[in-house]
Amino acid sequence: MGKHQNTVGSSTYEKIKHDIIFGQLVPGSKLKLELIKRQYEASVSTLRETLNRLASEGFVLAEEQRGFYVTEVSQKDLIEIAKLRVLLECHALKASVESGDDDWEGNLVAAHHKLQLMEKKMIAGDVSEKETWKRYDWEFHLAVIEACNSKNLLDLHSILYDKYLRYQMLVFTFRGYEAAQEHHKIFEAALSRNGTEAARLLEAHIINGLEHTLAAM
Amino acid sequence: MGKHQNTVGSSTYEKIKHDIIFGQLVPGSKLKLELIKRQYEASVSTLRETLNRLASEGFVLAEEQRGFYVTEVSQKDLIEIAKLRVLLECHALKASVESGDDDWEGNLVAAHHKLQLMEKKMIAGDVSEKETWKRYDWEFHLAVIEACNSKNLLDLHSILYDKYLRYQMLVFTFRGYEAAQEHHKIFEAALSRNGTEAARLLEAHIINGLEHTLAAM
DNA sequence: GACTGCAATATTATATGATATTTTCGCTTT
DNA sequence: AAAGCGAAAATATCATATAATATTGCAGTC
Repeated sequence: MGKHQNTVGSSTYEKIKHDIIFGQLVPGSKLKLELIKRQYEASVSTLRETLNRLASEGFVLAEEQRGFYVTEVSQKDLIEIAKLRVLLECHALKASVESGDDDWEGNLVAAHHKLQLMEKKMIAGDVSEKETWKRYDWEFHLAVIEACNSKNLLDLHSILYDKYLRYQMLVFTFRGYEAAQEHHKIFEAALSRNGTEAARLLEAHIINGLEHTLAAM
Repeated sequence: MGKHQNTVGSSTYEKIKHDIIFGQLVPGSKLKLELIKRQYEASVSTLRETLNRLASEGFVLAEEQRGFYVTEVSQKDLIEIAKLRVLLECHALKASVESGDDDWEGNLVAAHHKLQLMEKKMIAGDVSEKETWKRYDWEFHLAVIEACNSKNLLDLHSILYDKYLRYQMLVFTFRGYEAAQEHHKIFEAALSRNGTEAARLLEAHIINGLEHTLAAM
């Protein structure tokens, strides 16, 4: 197993990021060092490292001499993020579909299969594994574009996905059946190497999610 | 009284980022805390904050328990960055040209004018103000896309521009006359609200720069 | 004699609590 | 009200202690 032993820094990073994405830390709230020090059991300096990292990814706002705040949310911001995700993810998809090898196909089939199983459970009413479901969603979307051959693109996409996810978690209302169908169609188009069609479907998938979230905000 | 009342943190951030982009800190070299502590006159904690920020932007590689390194360069990485810059900057340009108002136009004219003056000097042989020239280049490219109406997009673009710039500085060979002409054409197309044409010219501009840099690597 | 494995040592990164600055906020004075 | 003045709170920075990694030296083996 590739379990790397965690430093205090990296584990508080994971925790705080998770708490921002999943709404435990509410948008706009101030992250007072003395307070979160207790909550996350780390020293001020370690926390500051973490918060600086999160700030340059955009999850935290760092105001010089004035402290740290959980980044605000807004409809405008969500729209920007969704549009960027469309731009980057569709671009990556087309490149990936063109150059993906057998490994890529195998991985994609596996990711789609796992996601599908979980979606069936969710549609049947079992919402107990929300976080696992979201992880499978992520793994599927990643598997589709993973062969795009650009680490820089994948890195940018990963952050955008998390920002988008934060909005989805914020308003959490289920769009399971439609989303599952869309995933399936994207999967089929990608596997049959129809990049243009897959990109069209992916764009619709993201925009549908956007509208669903906007409506619930 | 110091000239600038910045925090130690933000000024070391600026300095180290600058030294990476302009090649004073060589790609792949290790950033030993104790050593750079003297060089940048800051404490370990402050340095670690800075290096963590730079790591999440991609200028520094942070290896758990093993320290910090200046990010390596490679032709593959440069190609990825150039392609992403094309994708994002052209997209932003089209949006900007569509929705730019009189303020945007005024700013663009000013930025283009300043850049043009500096380019004339450079072409005439005066390379003393290399950094000012690059700043004007940045201000021009920013002015073109600034009305794209997406803070998220502008933020991503800013980092990509800096990464691209690093490669240009690495091999510094002058492409002044051609680049100046390309800038001028982009400017004209943008001002006459021909987004498609301006994007085409911008793409060519970036790809020409890429090939020029690749050839010199 | 070169190579491997292992322990002792040196070096480096990580984490912390203490100190110095800066901002915030309530109180007073005009 | 508005401006000025501290005291209290929060942030920024530092020096140092702790934990991990890298290096060195040495015995035992082929």
